[in-house]
Amino acid sequence: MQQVSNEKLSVLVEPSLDDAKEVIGKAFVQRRTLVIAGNCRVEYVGRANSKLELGERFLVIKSDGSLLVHRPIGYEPVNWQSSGSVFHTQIVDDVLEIHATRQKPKESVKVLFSKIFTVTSIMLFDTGEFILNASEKDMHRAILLRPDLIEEGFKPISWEKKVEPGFVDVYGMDKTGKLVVIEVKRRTATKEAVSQLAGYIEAIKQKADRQIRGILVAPDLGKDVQGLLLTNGLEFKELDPKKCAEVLRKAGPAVKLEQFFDVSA
Amino acid sequence: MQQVSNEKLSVLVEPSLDDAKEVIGKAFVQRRTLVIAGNCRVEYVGRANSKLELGERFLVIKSDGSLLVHRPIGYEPVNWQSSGSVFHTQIVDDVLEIHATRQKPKESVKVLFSKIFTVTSIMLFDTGEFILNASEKDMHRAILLRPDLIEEGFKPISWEKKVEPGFVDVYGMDKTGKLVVIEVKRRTATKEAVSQLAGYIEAIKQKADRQIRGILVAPDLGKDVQGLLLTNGLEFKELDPKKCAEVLRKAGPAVKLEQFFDVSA
DNA sequence: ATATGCATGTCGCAC
DNA sequence: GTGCGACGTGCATAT
Repeated sequence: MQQVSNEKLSVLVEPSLDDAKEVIGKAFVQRRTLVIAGNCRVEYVGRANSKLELGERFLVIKSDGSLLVHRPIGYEPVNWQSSGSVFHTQIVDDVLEIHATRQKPKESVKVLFSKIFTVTSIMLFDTGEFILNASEKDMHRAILLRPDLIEEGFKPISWEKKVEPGFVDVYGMDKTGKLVVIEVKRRTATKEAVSQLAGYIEAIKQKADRQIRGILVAPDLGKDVQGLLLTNGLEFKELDPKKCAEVLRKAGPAVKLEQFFDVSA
Repeated sequence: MQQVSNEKLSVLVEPSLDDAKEVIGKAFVQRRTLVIAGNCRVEYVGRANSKLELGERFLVIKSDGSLLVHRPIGYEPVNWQSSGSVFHTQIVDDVLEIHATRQKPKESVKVLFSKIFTVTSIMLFDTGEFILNASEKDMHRAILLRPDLIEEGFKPISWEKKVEPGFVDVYGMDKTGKLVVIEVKRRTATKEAVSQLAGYIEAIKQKADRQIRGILVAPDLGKDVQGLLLTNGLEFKELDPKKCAEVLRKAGPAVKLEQFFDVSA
């Protein structure tokens, strides 16, 4: 066995299960991040049940109590536990068992290592800011900031307005004074989006007996969604989320919408 | 710098960027799994854009071309690239850059390491079988195998039957000969499930002008979903996915439904 | 290739 | 706590 150990990290190569167990236990106490590679079986019991037969994988345990089991192939973990899990380790019959349990929902993952290749225990400090642009919310913001992205003369009144079935993304008035309900999607719009929008229109028509335009805003439409739109008397306006992000970027940081529009409108 | 290296794995602790780059390059060629911990920035450009400022994380690269950037907290990767990415590494101004690019959608993640704590390069072999129970499909199977889980006298006719809005989960007849449409959910049923079911009923009524019962099958109901069901004249039948899994387990392995029922019915 | 719906989805936000 | 919808959702499946 080879070993490196200092205040920031401990690395074990081909350790005994006992040595691995000791470093793992310390990592829990010191709230370090653990990466353990080895030959293991995995069992999950909770919202569903699963078994993963013996094979070589690596296990990640974070200080917030989240756990990931990754096979050598595939983006997604084959087994996992989200944050808030409580861990327990034991050695039984030459197998190092790591149990992760959480309540609500009650579920547990057991990882059973028969051989360990490496244990890496690191203290990681990370306060770096993460910024994501071109979300659906960014599209809302861009539309409110630059209503002409929808059409000339469009005037937003409110956004995320509650109507019967849910929340209207953006709600406003066109240049002729007709009410406009907008449903925004950051991806190719599906028939789901159409029925969502149709539902909103229906509900609003019930309350206010007047003509309403429904506009589905998205980068593009699914093939037969076009037809569905026409059937329901709805419209489509192409809008790219990346373009919206660009609009916001040019407008400068911290565009607060709440101060421009009245939610109660 | 400390180092361990053999046919199965290479481990570097506090390596120079040059040494890290060499081991990483070899790992790509040998299709190994890489775990790299260090201080880095991350940029993503693709369906959206994101920036992650400097901080300590670890990066996973698998042989199928998937990539994960994990912060010390949180179940989900903060940045990622799914399988099929092509990698490129370079050192610029004392920063080791790892670029992952893929087409369809065109997007890339760049991880910029200013300091590397560990590099672990392992050859992992994993052919272990993975079995998951208690999926929605298992619920379908259980219902077809044991129709009395729905109610005494229920006779399934088909499943995944195409009707206008989509696919009916299970379709059958009750003991009085009335048609029954079943929508199955493996989780607490939402109003979405109700409108799905209502839509199917509506469509089928259009085609065959006869009374139809709609049953929503789920472990339980959302709070105001109960009312919605009544409004739409639908019914609810409690069914636990775990119980369905148990039914299938008792029935033995490899229950093939296709041979029992005629899809064209 | 595109379209559709499930997922141990996870996560954040509003009530 | 619960409900509800977005997500760079990913993923398998069917057309």
